[in-house]
Amino acid sequence: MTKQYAQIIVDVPTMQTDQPYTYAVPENMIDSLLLGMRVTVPFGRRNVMGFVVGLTASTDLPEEQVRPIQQILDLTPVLNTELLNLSDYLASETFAFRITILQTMLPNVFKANYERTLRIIDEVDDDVRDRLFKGLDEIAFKTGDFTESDMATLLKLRRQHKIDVEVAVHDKAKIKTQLAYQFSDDVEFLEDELRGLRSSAKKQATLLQFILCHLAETWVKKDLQEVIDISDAVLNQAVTKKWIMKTKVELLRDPFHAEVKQTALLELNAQQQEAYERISGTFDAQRFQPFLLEGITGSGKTEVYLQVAQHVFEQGKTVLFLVPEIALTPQMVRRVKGRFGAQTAVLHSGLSDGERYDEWRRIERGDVKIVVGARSAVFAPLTNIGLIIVDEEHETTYKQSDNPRYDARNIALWRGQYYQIPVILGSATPSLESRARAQRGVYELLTLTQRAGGAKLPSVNVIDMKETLSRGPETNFSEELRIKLADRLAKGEQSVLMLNRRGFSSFVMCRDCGYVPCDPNCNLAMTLHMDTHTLKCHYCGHEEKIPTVCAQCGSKRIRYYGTGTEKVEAELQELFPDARVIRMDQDTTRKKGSMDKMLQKFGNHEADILLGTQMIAKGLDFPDVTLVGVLNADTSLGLPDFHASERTFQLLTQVSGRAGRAKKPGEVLVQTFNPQHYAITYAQNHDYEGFYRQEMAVRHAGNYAPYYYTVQIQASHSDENQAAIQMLKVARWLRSHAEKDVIILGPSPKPIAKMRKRYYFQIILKFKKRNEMDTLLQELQNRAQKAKGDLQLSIDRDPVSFM
DNA sequence: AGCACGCCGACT
DNA sequence: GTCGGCGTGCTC
Repeated sequence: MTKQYAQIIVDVPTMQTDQPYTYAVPENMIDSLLLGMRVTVPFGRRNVMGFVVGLTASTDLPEEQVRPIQQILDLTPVLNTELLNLSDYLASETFAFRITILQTMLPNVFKANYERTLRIIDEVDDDVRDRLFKGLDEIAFKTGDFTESDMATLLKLRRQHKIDVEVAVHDKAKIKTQLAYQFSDDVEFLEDELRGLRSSAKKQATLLQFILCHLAETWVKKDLQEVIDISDAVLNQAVTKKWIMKTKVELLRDPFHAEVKQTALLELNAQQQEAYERISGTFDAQRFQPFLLEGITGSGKTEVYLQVAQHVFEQGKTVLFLVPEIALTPQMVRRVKGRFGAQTAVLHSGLSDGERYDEWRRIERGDVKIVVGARSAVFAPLTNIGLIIVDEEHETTYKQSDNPRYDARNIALWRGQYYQIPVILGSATPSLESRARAQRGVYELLTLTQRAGGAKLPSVNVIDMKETLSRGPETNFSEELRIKLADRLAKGEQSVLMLNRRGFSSFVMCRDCGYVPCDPNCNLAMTLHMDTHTLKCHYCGHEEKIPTVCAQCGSKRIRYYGTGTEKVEAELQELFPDARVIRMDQDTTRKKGSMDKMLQKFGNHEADILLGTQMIAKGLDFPDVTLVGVLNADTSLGLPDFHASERTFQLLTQVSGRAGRAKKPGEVLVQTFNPQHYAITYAQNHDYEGFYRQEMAVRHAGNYAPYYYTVQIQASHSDENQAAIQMLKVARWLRSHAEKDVIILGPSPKPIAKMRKRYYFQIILKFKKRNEMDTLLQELQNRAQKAKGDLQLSIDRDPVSFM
């Protein structure tokens, strides 16, 4: 028997252990151990979980250094070669640990559960036995169960071999099983048994006859008892008589059984047809090619996706369909399920760990042909993929904002390349980066310029709020908007009002001294919540009562500033007491399914006005909406971020697209204090290409993406001075090691400098040559890891936010 | 992450 | 001398 060795990535997320370790495969495991399985291995003086990422016949290590694998945790690999390769790519792309990446790619249940047991093995003090062990000989414990001094005591006892600790690695992924019976296939035996039965044994005879008709089949107990009325006693007898054998079959919970009616294919217009043919042609040629599908709102991008998907299905391949956020796109999900029915798996954030695991199993077993999901669905264990779709590709939700900071768009492209298939990036307002790639011919550009069914784009009017406010009292509603709203109400048509709260909050301020109550942890202005009459910090969740007296000067003249949806709703009710308003924001849609319910209500005309934050800008399709009002277009322009104009343009275009989607023409009113800003004027003219050209010039002048790569290095420390000093060191080190053409900005305190009792600083790097910088950044991270203190450093490639 | 090892000051 | 504090380095 030849020896075998396995390369294992262990579940210890640190820089020093971020490498494969070599273990010996015990002889009895050689046949069953496969690449991509999880195992437990001894590591130091404990056991940890690990992933098999390589199998070899030899090792350079001396024999005595190699320890054997302890246990195999999976029956089949949880990761295939494709996903293992992907994890390599991601590790270098995101500066994250291999183990973190591997766990990110899998459902939560695959994370190991470490159960530790303390056991007394020698005489100990009564105090220890009574207090720490609650009078018992052994006790289960988790980190944090004991105080630091108790931990010290326990550690000491262990060194004296008076107590022992045992760590068991458990698997959270339990395959739910159901009791079933496997029938015998021995016809003669069964027939003998049937003949030998007493005439009174009617039930047994029924069962035997049934078995004879279904030889060697496996029946779930519940199903069996439904078909033939047999009691448990009879079944047990049958087991002892060896007619049948007890087994277990996997039970799959199905969270989505709601049946949907099949929806028919819609006819494509000439542009859609052209796009369809370009993409399906690429699929037929088995070639990797990204397509940028730039289609104005309402131009029927979805129908193109679905028909290409249909074509891909017919060739026996599967489809991966990414959307920005399932909760915000219920209409899209319904359409996909309507077309592809039970072969669809929907991965959304509302799933419990168990449900998510079940969906994952369904996909992995090949029961599913199309997977619809948000960011993390890009890791769906589909094989044989024939098409990947990234809808609303400009959305920032595709980028994960904490470690590992991966970008689902890039992963989609990676997987597309792996399978040599087309990847569709669709948007009405493509990200500048993608549009620029299309310009360079990296992506193939497909454009849809006509709305489906011949509907027209709405006319957009920009209202200068400076004038409105100079004429009258403070208000959120210009005269023009009031008139239009009244008009729609009179005609029985619907309106959508959006309050742009991006980077904006309503707060409380003292009229006499200007004091703003800030939360004690983050030092940020707290946001006013009128429903609970409290002030909340949106970053750490701190909550307190609205003060009636100024904490700084004692004045009672505390006043509300800014605008929350609640305040707008109140003003709206005052202006139009008879209007039925639905308010949609984070507070009213927190509950699962409440958003969908509200949208259905609006769709059924049970309300006249839908008032909401930017969550209403996406994907909603209501034919009777003829007026869209944007109450404050420019709050997103003031963000400390070079994407501010792009985000504003995208938001305005998206929300405008909600108006006039059917027969009736739509109208949009945009209230702003910056009516001349190009992001607003180009959005007004529905001119994406014009905006793209101007914004590219701005980016070029400022050395921003897509002309330069951007990397954000951020560090935090519990001590403000230390944070600043360490980051200055980092900056100095970078300046002396980087090429001359690398632009290094900072360090500077982050716009939100203090968060959760830590101080944040950032350095922004802008550069042209990626490979050289990657090497440098990798080294920076190594050094940071070794540095002492509680400095936390993270590297974010192409950050989507600088907040 | 854990855990051992080893160096140093404080103390029965 | 010995105990326990913490900094350093290793885990196939």
